[in-house]
Amino acid sequence: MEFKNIIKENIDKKSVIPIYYQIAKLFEKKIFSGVLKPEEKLPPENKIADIFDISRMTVRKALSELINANMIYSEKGKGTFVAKPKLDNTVFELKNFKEELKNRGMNPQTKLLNVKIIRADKDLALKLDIDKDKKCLDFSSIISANNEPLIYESKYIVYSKHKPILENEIQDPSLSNIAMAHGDSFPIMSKKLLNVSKAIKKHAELLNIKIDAPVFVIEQFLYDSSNNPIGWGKSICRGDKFKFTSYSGWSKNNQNLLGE
Amino acid sequence: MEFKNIIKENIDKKSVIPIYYQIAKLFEKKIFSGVLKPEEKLPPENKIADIFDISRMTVRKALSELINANMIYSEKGKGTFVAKPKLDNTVFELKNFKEELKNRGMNPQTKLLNVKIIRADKDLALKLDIDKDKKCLDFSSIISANNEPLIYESKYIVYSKHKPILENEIQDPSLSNIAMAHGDSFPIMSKKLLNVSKAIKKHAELLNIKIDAPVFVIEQFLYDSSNNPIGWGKSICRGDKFKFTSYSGWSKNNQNLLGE
DNA sequence: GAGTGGTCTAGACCACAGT
DNA sequence: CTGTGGTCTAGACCACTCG
Repeated sequence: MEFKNIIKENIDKKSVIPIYYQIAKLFEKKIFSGVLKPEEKLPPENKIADIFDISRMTVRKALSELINANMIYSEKGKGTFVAKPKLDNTVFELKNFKEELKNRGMNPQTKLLNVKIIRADKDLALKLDIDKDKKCLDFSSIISANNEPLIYESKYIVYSKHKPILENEIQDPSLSNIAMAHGDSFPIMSKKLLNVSKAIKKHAELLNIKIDAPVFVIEQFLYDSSNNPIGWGKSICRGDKFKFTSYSGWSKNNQNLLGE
Repeated sequence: MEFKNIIKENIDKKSVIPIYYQIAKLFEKKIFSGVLKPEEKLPPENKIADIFDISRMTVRKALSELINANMIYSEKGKGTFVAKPKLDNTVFELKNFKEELKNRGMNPQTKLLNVKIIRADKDLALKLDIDKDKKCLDFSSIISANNEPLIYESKYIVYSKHKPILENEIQDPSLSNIAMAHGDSFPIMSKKLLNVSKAIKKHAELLNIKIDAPVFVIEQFLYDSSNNPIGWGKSICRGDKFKFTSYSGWSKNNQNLLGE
């Protein structure tokens, strides 16, 4: 009863904003503000449908949005409950480096050190699961921003298509772009490994840091649909310039767990 | 027409497995196997409903599963299309350390070095946004596996509830657990920062590594519903023992982008 | 205008929980 | 048993895209 009075007003059925979205936002707000607390039971779907005088399917659509956002969960035969924020399951997101830098108002630039066809040495042959001496494309580049070098990247793919190397590949030679343009098969899966290490002499010189300075090392493997490796890359990132940030749980500030 | 012949057989309307799930899995398989290629158009929802003789809403439920898995996308007025695997948007996942170690068949142990009530120094007061000399709880511990020290953790929360420290908190003193038991307010948001650094003398001794060896530094901030910091922690992880792995795109092996 | 996806309805039957 | 969420139907109207 009291539940009805609290929220009934806030729904506008004639609005261009979908009803299910209005309902979802309404519950989201109640959860953020603490009116609905973790483990608390929501009214049954039928009840909610009655309260707002809408169809139960619409209610379910609204609740499914909140379930996707991990804010509520439902148990068959029992009911729907407010979830506890998950604070220990952390996710560090790493988008395209250049995009990331642009978002921070910097002006990233890629300087190509090297584009050549090489013969795979033992190490590379192992990484790409190919025979030694097979032809590969070798891209090396430095990404800088504000005239400071930040990342040294070297990338290798098996060279099969004898296509010319295009201008835009040089501008932004991401491993998947190179592989799509010059490889045999289409990449569908990527594996990355994040490590720490100390800068060797070569990297220290290229990145303008001291030898033994701490660096992130990101290794990337690209696979095709047969699960064969088709590309391998290694990025050395200056440890003094990079950190990864991660948020989990419910963010009170940007209250947009639902797609705004 | 040919589309109809290819897939009609595979649906069992009387099965206990929901129809929408069967349909979703069917399209998933077609996409993985390459029968449906990126950017290719799926039949319209009405058409799919006709082919399988099911309701359009059921078709939409199936497609929404694939949309959530980022395997297809739809555009109003145009149609539904197979997505390109996103290979550059990487996500490093970091679950609870001890869980992670257990999953790898190791036997993680937490040794508590320290549990005491301290007065916040200038640095801690800044991190927790409190006055200097305010009472705080200080937890320090070493996580080891197979008799090797791996992580040194120190955690601080504002001390307000004068509750005794319980046995199970000592067993697994995660920052959020401590905060829930001993803090004023309920944590709803967590921020983590991942950095690289070099081991200082103290850490080198505790972790049995050389001074200046590369280490991961993970800083965690816990916030309550008013966005006030209520806990702060710092973990030093041996660089030679940790790496973060990340998969993106479509995995051919574990074909379970949909729930199992 | 015809085709498409987005939203919504008012029912229905089921399997599962707690009693 | 009743109450609950999970699935499904057969319609409907809308807004958008494209020819």
